Amino acid sequence: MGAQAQRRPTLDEVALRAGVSRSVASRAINNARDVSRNARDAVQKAVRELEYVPNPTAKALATSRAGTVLLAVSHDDLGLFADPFFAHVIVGINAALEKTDLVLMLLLADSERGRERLERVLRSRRADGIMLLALHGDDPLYRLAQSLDLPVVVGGRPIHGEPTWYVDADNRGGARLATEHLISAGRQRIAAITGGQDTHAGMARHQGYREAMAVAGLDGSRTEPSDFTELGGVAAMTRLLERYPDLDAVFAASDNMAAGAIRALKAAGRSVPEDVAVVGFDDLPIARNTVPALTTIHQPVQALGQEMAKMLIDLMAGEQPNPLLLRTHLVVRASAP
Amino acid sequence: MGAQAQRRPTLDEVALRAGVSRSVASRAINNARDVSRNARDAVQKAVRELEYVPNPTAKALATSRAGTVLLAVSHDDLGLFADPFFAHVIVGINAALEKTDLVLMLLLADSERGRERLERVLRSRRADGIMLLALHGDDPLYRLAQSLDLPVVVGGRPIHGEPTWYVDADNRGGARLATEHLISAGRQRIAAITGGQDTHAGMARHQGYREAMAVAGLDGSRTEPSDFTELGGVAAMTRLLERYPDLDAVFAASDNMAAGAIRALKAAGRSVPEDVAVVGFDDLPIARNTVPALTTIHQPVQALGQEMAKMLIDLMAGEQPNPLLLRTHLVVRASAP
DNA sequence: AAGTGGACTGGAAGCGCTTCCAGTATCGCC
DNA sequence: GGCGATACTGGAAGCGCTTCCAGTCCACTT
Repeated sequence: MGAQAQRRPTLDEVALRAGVSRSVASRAINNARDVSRNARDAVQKAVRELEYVPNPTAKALATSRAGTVLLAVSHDDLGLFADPFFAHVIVGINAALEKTDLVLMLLLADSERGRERLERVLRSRRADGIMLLALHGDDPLYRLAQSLDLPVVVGGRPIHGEPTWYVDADNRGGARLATEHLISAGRQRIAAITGGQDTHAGMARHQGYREAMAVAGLDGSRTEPSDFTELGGVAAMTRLLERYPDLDAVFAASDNMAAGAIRALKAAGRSVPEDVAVVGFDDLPIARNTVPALTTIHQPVQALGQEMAKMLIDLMAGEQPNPLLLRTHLVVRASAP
Repeated sequence: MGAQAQRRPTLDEVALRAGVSRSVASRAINNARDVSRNARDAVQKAVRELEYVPNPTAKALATSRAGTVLLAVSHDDLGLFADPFFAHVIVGINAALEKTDLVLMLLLADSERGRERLERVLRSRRADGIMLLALHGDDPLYRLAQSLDLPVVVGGRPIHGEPTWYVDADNRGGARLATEHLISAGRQRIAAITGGQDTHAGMARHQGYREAMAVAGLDGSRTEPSDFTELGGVAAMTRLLERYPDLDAVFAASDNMAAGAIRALKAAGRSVPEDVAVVGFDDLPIARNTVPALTTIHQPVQALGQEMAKMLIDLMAGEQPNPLLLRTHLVVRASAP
């Protein structure tokens, strides 16, 4: 460490040096009103000379605003956190926060213990606002945050009780897009592998598929439930082939499941996309690494994070922003040209 | 929000209700000494009844400890942050922090603006300790943290000036492992695609390769520099094939480059692993999705995060832990059986 | 010349907690 | 029974900042 533990200058010393009172110095620094041009200049000079940096803790105590926002991820399986999805969300959040003085706190809760800790952090008001990610069903966390009178923005939507403020990808629209792409390519017997129907995304993507099929007057009942994972995709595809050996296309509600489906199709001797076209959802890196590369629905994950943070900032400023649905788009690759 | 903004109970009220003075209440809550059994019980009861949660800001001000640690990622290309590497590190850090009262702050700095912000956060001592990730060369951040007299733990090692406290994977050992595997499989003309030689990992992996080759009495000069990316791997492999058309194996210093190398080899009509065996480094998810699946070196990324956090905690407690090198191991898949 | 409003100032009271320290019970011991 | 030692207690002084509020000062009106 080396350097002697030098005491940092306080506002008092700045004021002293600038020849003004502490309150003036404070106002000058937070550029509030009622500070003369002279005083402001003198304070700025003193700040520079002393290398003064305000003590955020003291400020927080005085204003009772922590100056932080919390990103909470509550999920039993943190392996899921490894999904690039989260990283992109965080990059987006970071970008939005960069324009402010807010600092991001991150809390992952996988265990009961972790959730208690999260609850304590919330209750202690270490953060002025909270962003919730990957809520399963009716996560108690949401209710807690609500009851604590803290601004909450949810990324994605929990299944029960639509939160007042959320940012989500347009899952239903994306699934329609995917299905319509298959239809317009002339496919007729289009099956779907659905994701966990205990998540909003799982349901919405299923619904989008059914809508597109209905609009085209096709049979939308060839569906097989699964769980968003690659292994789940393999199993679901295998079952689909047994039940509907004549299918000519599959919409999988996640890229991981789509990758699994491709593996199962190949194992069954079907060629992709000739015999069976496959479309996924998410546009994860894996979509470029399947063979053939995966046609999929891209969702703007980074924008999701950014909009979540923006919405939270608005909320903390007392505004009443509207929930946001982010547009998705089709990325055509080889698995469904 | 609904609920009226109820004022939270303060320590004073707890003390009043428990029939003790505030200082006793404080000591009871922080279970310090000089509190009678009776007093302690009464305080605990009052805490429960009032649902008292201490105000961390006030505590921080009084003790001048923020109760937080910062994870700072300073890198020009935040696309790199999407790498599951970071997510795993964070999961590890989170796990170590869960046992304490420390909260994690996350700051990504890609722009100059972001770096200034990071510097301000450090200077303001919003965090009691800092973990640095992905330092390129001699990041000024490290020096700053040092000069601020803040405990710093570096994940990975910057190229210049070994930091006092770091946790790193044993890159050199891993690269030796990889190369030795190829050698013991009977390969003779083993080339290497190296990663950025302005990073410690890039250099150490290069060195491990050379050592293994030297020990076996083989020519370790067939190397081609690259940049850790898949595209870089394609280009480097292409150049290698031009220069050494007879090579029979490649060690790529990252999985991404290895994936690129495989693509380039296939494009050149070489079969993997028959004509050319390939070994990567990192054991990222992509290693399972290449065709053939990639033999690679696994590094314990989650443990890396966990150990970083543990080391930082020790450091903040005034201890002097030792730098840590985490063992890597070989994962054999199809690309180099 | 006195009065009025506006622009600015600075003393002082907190924000909720920790912790020093002087003080008071309580105890064992000879 | 009196002594010091020990175990506890609670008042009070901060930690560094914001912000209210009672003033001061000045430039204008009428």
